[in-house]
Amino acid sequence: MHNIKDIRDNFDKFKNIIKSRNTNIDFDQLIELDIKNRKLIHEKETLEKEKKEISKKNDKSLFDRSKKISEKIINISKDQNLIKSKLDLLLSSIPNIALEDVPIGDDESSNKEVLKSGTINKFDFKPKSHYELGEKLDMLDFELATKTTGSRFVFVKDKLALLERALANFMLDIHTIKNGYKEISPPLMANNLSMFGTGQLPKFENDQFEVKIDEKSGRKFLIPTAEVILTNMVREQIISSKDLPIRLVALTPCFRKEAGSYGKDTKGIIRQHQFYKVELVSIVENDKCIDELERMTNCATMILDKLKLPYRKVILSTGDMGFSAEKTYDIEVWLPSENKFREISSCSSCGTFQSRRMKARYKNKNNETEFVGTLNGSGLAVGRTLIAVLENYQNSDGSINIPDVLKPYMNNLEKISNI
RNA sequence: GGAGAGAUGGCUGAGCGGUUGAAAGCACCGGUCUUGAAAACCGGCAAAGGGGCAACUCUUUCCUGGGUUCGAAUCCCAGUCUCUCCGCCA
Repeated sequence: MHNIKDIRDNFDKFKNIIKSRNTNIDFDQLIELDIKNRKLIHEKETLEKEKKEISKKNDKSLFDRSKKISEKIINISKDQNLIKSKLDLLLSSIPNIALEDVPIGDDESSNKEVLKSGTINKFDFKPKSHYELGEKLDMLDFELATKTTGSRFVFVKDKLALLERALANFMLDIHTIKNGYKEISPPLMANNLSMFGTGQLPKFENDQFEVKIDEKSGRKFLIPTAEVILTNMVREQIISSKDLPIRLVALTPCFRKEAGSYGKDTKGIIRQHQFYKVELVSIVENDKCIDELERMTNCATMILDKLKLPYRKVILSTGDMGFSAEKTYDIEVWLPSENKFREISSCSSCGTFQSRRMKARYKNKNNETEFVGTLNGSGLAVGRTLIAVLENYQNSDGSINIPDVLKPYMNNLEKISNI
C-alpha cells in the first residue's frame, strides 16, 4: 500500500509509473477523496479541540455547548469514515511501483533474461512429458483424483511420492543448513487481515479458497502460498534492528483456484489447485531489499544447480509482475517435452509495500521507526521440480534416474521404473 | 462443551471518573566519567493522522465496537483474543 502523501506530492509521476503496471486506477477520484477526507478531518479536529477545552474548564454553564459539539462531531465522523474507507479501498488496489531496472512492458514478452545455467541434455529419443512418464509408471493418477476430488488434482503414488518427499526434504535441508533460514511449520489457513497484508485481498479474492469454520468465526482462507502466513508473522510488530534480517523457510501445500486460466496447462501437474512449495521469506531493513533479493534468488538457484537441472533467470517486466512486487526474478527450468523453460520459482522484493499494509516496522540505528522490507521466493515449487526431474532424468524405456543429491533421501535408490 | 482470570507504550508492569499520553523497571539513543569498554550518573525515547518550508503545532489512540457522562484507560453492554481448571478428543 502506498502512502497517500507520496502520491499527493508526486501525482503526475506516480500516475505515469502505475500505468506500466497494467491497471486502471481512477486517480481523479483518489485525489478528490483525499481532499474531502482532509477537509472533514480538519472540521472534526477544530470541534474536538473546543470540546476538550470545555471539559478542562469544568464550568457547568458550558456543558450544553459541549453536548451540541459532540453531536456535530458524530455526524462529521460518519461522513469522514465513509470517505476514508472509499479512499482506503482505492489505495489498497494500487499495485507496487517497479524498481528502475525493471523492464517496462505489457506482458512476459518484455521479460529480460539475465542468466542461463546448466547443460541441456540431448536425448537420442523423443523425450516424453512428465504426465506420460508418470502415468506409464502408474505413479501419477489423474483419473483417481477426478473421482475423489475433481480436476486439477492428482494422486502421486509409490516411488514418485517418495521422490516428491525427497525433493522437499532436500530443499529444506539446504535452506536451513546452508542458507541460514529458520524452518517453520505454519497454519495452512490465514485470516482476512493476513490476506490483506500480503496483498491477496481485496483485489484477488476470486483466486482464493475460503473456508468456513462456523457462523461466528472470522473469515479464513487456505493459503495460496506460505508467503502469506510467514510474512504476516511480523504484522503489527516493531522489531529491533538487531533482530533483522529474519529469514524463514516453510514447506506447505498451496491452494489456488487458478481462476482465469481455464484451458491453460490442463494436462499434467503444472497447474494444480493444490501443490507443495518450499517458500523463502526475508524480513529486512528496508534499504537491504535489493541485496537480499539477489541472495534469495541465489538460494533458489542453488537447488537447481545441485539437482543439475538447466535453468535460466529472467527479470519480469512491469506488466508481468505480481501486485505487491517491486522487482521479481523468475527462475525457469528446462522441460525437454515442451522444448522450453518453465517457471519453477519466483523471487520478489516487495520493498515496504506489504509492511505498510501489515504495519510491520523496526527501529533503525537512529531509533526511528521505519517499515521493514519484505521478500519472498519459492525455493522451489516442489511439484514443478518433480516434473523437471522426471523429464530431464528420463531414459528411453520410461524409467527415471535419481539425481545424485537425492539418493540419500531415497534409500539410495538409483532408478525409478515399473519393473 | 462447563467454570473462572485477564488484554495498558519495543518488552515487563502500575493506574480503576478530571493537569494520566499514561508511574516504575528493562531495552534503545545521546552525554559525563574512563586509555578504551563496563559500571555509575545525567538527559532523551509510543504510534497514527491533520496543518506548516521549517522550528513547531493540533487531533486521535490504554484489545475491538457500542453506551453512560460536560469529561472514560478507569463505569455499563456486546464481541475478539489469551491464560487457568474440569470434561471430551488426534
